[in-house]
Amino acid sequence: MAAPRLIDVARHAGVSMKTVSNVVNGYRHVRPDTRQRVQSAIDALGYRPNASARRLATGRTGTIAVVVWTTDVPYFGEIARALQIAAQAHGQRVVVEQLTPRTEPERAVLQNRDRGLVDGVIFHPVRLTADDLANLQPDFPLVLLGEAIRPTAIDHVGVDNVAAAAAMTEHLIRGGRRSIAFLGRQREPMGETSRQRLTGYRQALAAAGLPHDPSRELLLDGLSADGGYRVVAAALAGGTRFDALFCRDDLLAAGAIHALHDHGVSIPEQVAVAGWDDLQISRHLTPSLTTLATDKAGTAETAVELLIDRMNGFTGAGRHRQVEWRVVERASTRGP
Amino acid sequence: MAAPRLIDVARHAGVSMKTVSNVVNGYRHVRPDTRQRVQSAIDALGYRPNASARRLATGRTGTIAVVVWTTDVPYFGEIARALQIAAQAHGQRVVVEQLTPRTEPERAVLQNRDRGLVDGVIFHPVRLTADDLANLQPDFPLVLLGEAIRPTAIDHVGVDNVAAAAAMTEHLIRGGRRSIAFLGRQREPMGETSRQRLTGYRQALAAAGLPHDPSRELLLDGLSADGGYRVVAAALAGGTRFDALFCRDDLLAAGAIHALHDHGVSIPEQVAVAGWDDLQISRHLTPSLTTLATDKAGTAETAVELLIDRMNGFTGAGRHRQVEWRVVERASTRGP
DNA sequence: CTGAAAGCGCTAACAC
DNA sequence: GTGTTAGCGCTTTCAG
Repeated sequence: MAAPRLIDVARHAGVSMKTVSNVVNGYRHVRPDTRQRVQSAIDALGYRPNASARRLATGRTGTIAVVVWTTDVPYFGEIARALQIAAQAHGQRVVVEQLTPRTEPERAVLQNRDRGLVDGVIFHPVRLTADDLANLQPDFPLVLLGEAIRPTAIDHVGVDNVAAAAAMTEHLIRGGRRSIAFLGRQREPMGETSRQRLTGYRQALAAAGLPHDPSRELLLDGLSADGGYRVVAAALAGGTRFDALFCRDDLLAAGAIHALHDHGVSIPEQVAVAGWDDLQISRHLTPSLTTLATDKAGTAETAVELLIDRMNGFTGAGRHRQVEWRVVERASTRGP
Repeated sequence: MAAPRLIDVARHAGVSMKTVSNVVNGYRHVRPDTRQRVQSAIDALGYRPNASARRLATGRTGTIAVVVWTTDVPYFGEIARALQIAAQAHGQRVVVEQLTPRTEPERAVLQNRDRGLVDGVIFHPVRLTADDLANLQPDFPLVLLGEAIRPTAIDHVGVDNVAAAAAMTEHLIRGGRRSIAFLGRQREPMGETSRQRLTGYRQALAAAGLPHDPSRELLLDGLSADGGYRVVAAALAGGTRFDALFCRDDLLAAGAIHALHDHGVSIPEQVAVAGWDDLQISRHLTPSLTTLATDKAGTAETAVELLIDRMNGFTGAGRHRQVEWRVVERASTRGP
């Protein structure tokens, strides 16, 4: 049997569709006994509103799409949760979408997007280049997360990666480290995240008068703990020397720690290790991981606020918000 | 200006709505030049179909909802990714929904669900009780993941938790461990996951003639690494003795390892540690974590197949599929 | 191969 | 307070 409709409920209760609609939507001015009668009909028939019809009629969905690369990277899982909580405070539902593996470029996520599915999109790109961003002309509310290029027309929330990466590098230098490696270079075209963190790392080295040694800029082999393990294991086997390792993110750091352990390198005595993201798991690694913590809750709240402005019709220029960050010092970088 | 509609494209191209619809939906029998003209109009106007209208007209969405507790628990992030990949092979899109923190019970997720939003739901409950399941009468395609009670009318994919937990406990016993603790008891009403794994643990102890010591069944304080740390730290401080610790899942195990380290307990020499889920991070913990690996890809594929049967109108009794599991032995349980 | 018209289920004016 | 009715943008018979 077909799902009951509004009109079925109306007939069952002996009222009009409008009245049922009023009850379903919690409209205040309905006589108590009428409301009661309608509610009984709803329960009796097992009526549930059809979201597509409602959306088509109202033009709104009450839903925000959060688009991430993949939820099996913990950082994306954590930011997606933060966004859901932030959106909920504004009465918005969140659905998380993941990029299709090995098919379309990230650009397509924004260009081939059906209308009417969500009211707005919060997107955390991973490989979007400056060119992609410049050509982006979304005709729906959109907020970007992460390391977008600043002078773009689209709203964006992120941290000052260059400054933060420099601060972490300085932290390592203050700890007495002199040959600091960076795990996070990428083949060109390098993503903005890697580029900016690498820039901050180089700036801090230069400011401290430390030599720039390209062999200590380790080339990534995937954004995963496994990839971190492989690269660091290969570097150690290849004779690369360093007394500190600054990793582009905590997942890579976890793999790096594993590789260092396997090669009998003690942390932090012989090599200090630092990461980025402050994942929930990071404090429980051995040793507990020093990391650059960005304000995820703040990022989420800011992104949702900017998006809701747009959903409410704001059409000004792209706004760029920086959120807080700090170096969280743990055992992996204590004393040389 | 308002978003262009199908009819706008039709007028622009000098054809009817039907023809534009044919082009948009890749219908084969359209004359090449007509198709070309329509496509030009689509590009010129920047037309994108309205998903709500299409869904209302067709009654289908091409979308599956994956409902999990929260994406910031890595297990859920990993299974959500596996489900997306499996669904994609069937031409279905996946949206991930998270439970609203601290409000409605899980039951509400299934009962208060709007129609027309998705074609089917794959739900991994965490706290659903046997009673909840018995009373569940969803009128939409639904597949449950995890440790649902077997004799339910709803399709379900999981592993044989009792057998698997017993196998892991036997693995620890074979390694020479005699006082094996279990981290994962819960206050009543205990979730099915904890209950079944605890049962398997007890059965294996009994089968090996080892005494049952309730003080070694550690009560959970949240399903997080932090919670695992707190419980194990308190147990050690309280004088609980054990030479192996079987954790309900890898996240708890990560916290447990951290607590053991902090208390100067060596792993695996003094205490062997085992987990469950085989998270991507688990092999990179120190020591590398022995874990019960369930077949996530297989779970995802099976769940999607069952769901698609239902979406295609299958109305038979609830089907229950068991997927493969195995003990993955790593350094955390090697030699006493 | 293309056009015309009737819905899909709901909301929102506008009457009453 | 409650009923009537005209769309929301698209698909889908059914003609032609």
